[in-house]
Amino acid sequence: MLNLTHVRAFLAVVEEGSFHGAADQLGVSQSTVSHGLKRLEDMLASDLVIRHRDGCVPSHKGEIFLPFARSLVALSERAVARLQSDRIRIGASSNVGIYLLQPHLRRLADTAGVQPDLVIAANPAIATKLENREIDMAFLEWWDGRPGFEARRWITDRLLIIVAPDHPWARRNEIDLEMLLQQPLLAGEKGTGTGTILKEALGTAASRLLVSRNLGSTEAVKRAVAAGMGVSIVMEGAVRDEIASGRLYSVSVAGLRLEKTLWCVVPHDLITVSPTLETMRHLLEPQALSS
Amino acid sequence: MLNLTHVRAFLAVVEEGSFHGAADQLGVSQSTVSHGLKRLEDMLASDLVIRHRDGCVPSHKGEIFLPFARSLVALSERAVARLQSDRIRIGASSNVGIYLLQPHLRRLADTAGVQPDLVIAANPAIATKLENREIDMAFLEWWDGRPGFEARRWITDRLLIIVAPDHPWARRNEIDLEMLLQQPLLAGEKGTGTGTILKEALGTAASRLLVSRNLGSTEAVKRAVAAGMGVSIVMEGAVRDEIASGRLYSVSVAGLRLEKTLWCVVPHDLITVSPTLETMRHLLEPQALSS
DNA sequence: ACACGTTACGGCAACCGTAAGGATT
DNA sequence: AATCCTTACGGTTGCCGTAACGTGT
Repeated sequence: MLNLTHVRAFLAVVEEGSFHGAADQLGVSQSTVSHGLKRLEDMLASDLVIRHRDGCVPSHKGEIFLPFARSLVALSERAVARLQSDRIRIGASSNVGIYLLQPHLRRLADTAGVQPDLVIAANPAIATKLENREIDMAFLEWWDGRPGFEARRWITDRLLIIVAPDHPWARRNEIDLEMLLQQPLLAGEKGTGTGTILKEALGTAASRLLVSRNLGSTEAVKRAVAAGMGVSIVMEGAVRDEIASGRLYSVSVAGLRLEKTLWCVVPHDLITVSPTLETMRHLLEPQALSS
Repeated sequence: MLNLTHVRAFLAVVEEGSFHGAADQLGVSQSTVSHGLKRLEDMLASDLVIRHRDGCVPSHKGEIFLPFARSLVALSERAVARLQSDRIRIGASSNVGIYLLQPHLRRLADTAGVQPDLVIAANPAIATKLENREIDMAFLEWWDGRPGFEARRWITDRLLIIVAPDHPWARRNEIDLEMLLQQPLLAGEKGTGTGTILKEALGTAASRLLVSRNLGSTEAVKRAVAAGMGVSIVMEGAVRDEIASGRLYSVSVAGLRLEKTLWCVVPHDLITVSPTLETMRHLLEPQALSS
């Protein structure tokens, strides 16, 4: 079996580029690092670092081993951390975590007294964290149905076409599809499935959509649209306040209804763990929110 | 730092349900298992298994730790295995691995003398294996653009509508969309993106598609179609032989061209490792195949 | 009495730090 | 000579197996 202390020494040597630096980083003597690395190399029957006069670099095999080493150390640290704090950790894609999930978490705290940690990142990154058990459950805009997980429908939110108050469309309730196709669209975060929904809804016409640029986040998109830089399509929950206050206007396309189903995903091996199950049960409750 | 030998002992106890069984499984004495588990529990400051009269079960914290333990042991074993064999490991979704990749692997063996291991599984499962570094690169029908990976277009294959030789459509070159919409479709493996492509291409009409049943694999779909159980849509490469021999016929829908782009995906931290890079370079070569 | 896990004890290997030794520039 | 890694040596710790010891049935 590998010794994780030695693996850690290997990582430190690669990061620091020297045995001395690695020893300092780890707070051990330099010979300990040398020893540990040698043990590891013996165990693996492979030279892992090339000792050079001025600095060390991973060898060929070292480069192959490097990602494993990182994952092993990170995983073990996550494991102990996860056991120390018994807080549930919930992941959510940016839009969901920032705009949609908050009132539900509030309700969870009020009714069940549970206050989970919330991890917000891009949709695919959250899927990765779920796979690594960095989080216990995820609320996502898009899920690929990979095995080992249970995905349940959470809520369905409408997608709105938003424009600035001084945009010509702001005075209309409805536009037709052709107008939308001729207007450059500002895109937000990638990998959230909005593009797929548009393609499904528009069919062949989707290829004529003009995506002028990617802004990376919904908040940036909202500011850009408000500043008159174009129009965009976002989840209703993300612009409720702006529309209520008149900072943004929404318009519909005749005969087009866009909506996105959001998912709650839990690994199968955590679904039996009672606090996870309990939390999921609370958050999935169809009970209406006061907001 | 965690001791992987102890983690392994924990896993064995949980699997076997007893310390004795675990000791047998691991080929050590029973007290060693007891000791190791105690060390682990001390390290984690958590009781991991509940010692019962007739068998042991993981405690609450044990259940939380369990997936970490499995991942740690599996990852460490993969790491040593990966260093022992210097064979590249290529993953591919079923269709790609079975039908499309083979001639390219042949060419790779002939020109570069490289014979990689091939791992075939469902598309999302391959994505997971890639994330875990179980494979070095993947050829996929669908990729979600998650961070940390480089995805390059590999080839584009047409999607064909296939029917049995005695099907009424077999005598026609072309049908119209309405006919397709009224015909039940046999679906193959899930998560391969074919559904998404159909939705994009057909737009709102996609909702009228009749998917009669899921058969799980393309090979099953081909047999079912040949037996007259319905029609289906598959990648051209998967039915080239059957069409050439007349066991299946393909028809087109007027004005509809369906195709699927396949991807070659490599983790960023492996792309610099020379044999991986070399292999990818060879397989991505646009050079025409003799077949 | 039996089955099972725990604890005590001794041997052995692993680990660590100090310090001396080599190699390269 | 200076720098960096390796190796030798001794003390300490951790790990393992044998065997004795609780504890429930």
